[in-house]
Amino acid sequence: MPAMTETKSITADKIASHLSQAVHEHRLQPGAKLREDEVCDLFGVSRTIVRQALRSMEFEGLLTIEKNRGAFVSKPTLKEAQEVFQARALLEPSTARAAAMRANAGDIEMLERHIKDEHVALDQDEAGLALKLSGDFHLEIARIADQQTIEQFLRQLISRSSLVIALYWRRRNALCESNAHHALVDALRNGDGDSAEELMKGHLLDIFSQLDLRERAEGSTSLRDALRL
Amino acid sequence: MPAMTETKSITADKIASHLSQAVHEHRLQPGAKLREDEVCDLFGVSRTIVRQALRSMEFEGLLTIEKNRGAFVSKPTLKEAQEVFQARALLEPSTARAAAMRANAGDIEMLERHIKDEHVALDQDEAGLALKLSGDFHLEIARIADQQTIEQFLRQLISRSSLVIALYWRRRNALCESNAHHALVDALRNGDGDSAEELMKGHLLDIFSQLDLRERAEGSTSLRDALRL
DNA sequence: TACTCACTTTTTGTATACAATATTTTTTAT
DNA sequence: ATAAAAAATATTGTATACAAAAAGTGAGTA
Repeated sequence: MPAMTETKSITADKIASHLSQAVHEHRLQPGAKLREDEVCDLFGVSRTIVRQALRSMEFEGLLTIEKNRGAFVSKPTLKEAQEVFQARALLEPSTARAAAMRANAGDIEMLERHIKDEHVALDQDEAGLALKLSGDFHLEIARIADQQTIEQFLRQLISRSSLVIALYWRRRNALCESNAHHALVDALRNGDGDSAEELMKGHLLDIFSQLDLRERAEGSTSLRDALRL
Repeated sequence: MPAMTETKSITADKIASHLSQAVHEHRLQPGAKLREDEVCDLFGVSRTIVRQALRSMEFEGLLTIEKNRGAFVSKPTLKEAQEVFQARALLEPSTARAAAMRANAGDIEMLERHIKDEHVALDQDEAGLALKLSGDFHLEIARIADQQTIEQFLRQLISRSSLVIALYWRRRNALCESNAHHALVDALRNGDGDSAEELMKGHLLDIFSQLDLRERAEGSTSLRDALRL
């Protein structure tokens, strides 16, 4: 008897999140083109759905859709890169403060798991995955702060940060920021809003200071490979 | 010889901005349903385009699309209302400061025109239009500050503010805030960043303090009337 | 070789047909 | 007359067909 493993009902959201993950992990590089038919074949849906997914990713800033030319992974300019971190600097410190006031034991545990996963990913040379997890850590703090509106903006900003890092990150090896994350968790655990706010501010400045000013050449990746389908 | 008055090429963007304006001016109230066919007839395009427009308005927070049920003008909850103004309080004061550093004579002139238009609208009992212009004033400041990322977020926040005001505004008569706008323009003209930041902070608090906690009953409007088509 | 023009192929944009779901109306039974 | 069930209608969701635009190809010319 054949197994009923029909997953079925692939939604635009699922496609978008699959593609987004690939962008976040730098398996899809800025500038890469996402042809509609190719995505259709990969996920087995019609162009209607794929176009919905691409459109939503455009709204999030991950893709840039050029009329009659197609959807490309966005290549933030230097000015946009600066703006992204300026905006984060305005939103995240006070969010960290609010999170410190609300975090419970379960929240702390989840954050620590995030950090652990990051380490594992780094140990396995999965820098892309580690970067994705690092972004999720920041989002998780907004969730703990119970600020959905800000969380939504932060999601976009972190997505764009991932593109910025793909283009402007100085060294290719490690993200030495897990210490900062640890310190943040400590502040949250102690309900120390002042520290949380300051640590977050410093952490963002630290990341920003590690960006390089020069532009980088884009690499082209096979869509199929990038998605691991 | 017949006049070549073919406007032609009605894009999803045009439809979205037309509909958005109607929401901003409270001609379309929170809870109102936007049927696809109706919008199609009004603008003379296929559902494909209309659906694009509605989807983009959903991303901006103006509409809520319920699966298999349709698109409705969003009805922000009280918590969402608070979040919107919390987010604005984080973003706008520092944006006003930046604008004070960059505003030139043309910028000031444009802001003053905005204020004048607001007054005219109020004198003609076009409270909806005045509200729209008031929102544009805030957006204009972000534009002067040359912060596109923040401007984009602010656009969404101001859209949602309009819904919040439709639902939770205390008195129906006047928006007595034009003084605040005047003071802001003065600060910008003088390049006084400190004042601009403080004034904006106070202005937002002032608006927020005038919101009522109770929920309101929704009114239903004919889509055709609301759009004046 | 380098260039351009025409032609072919590929890819995206829009409208429409059909399917699935929700809503309204009618029928039927108590 | 009321309520439940069933049918009819209206509305949204998805796939597909066709149109329009862009990208690619190759012959011909200087």
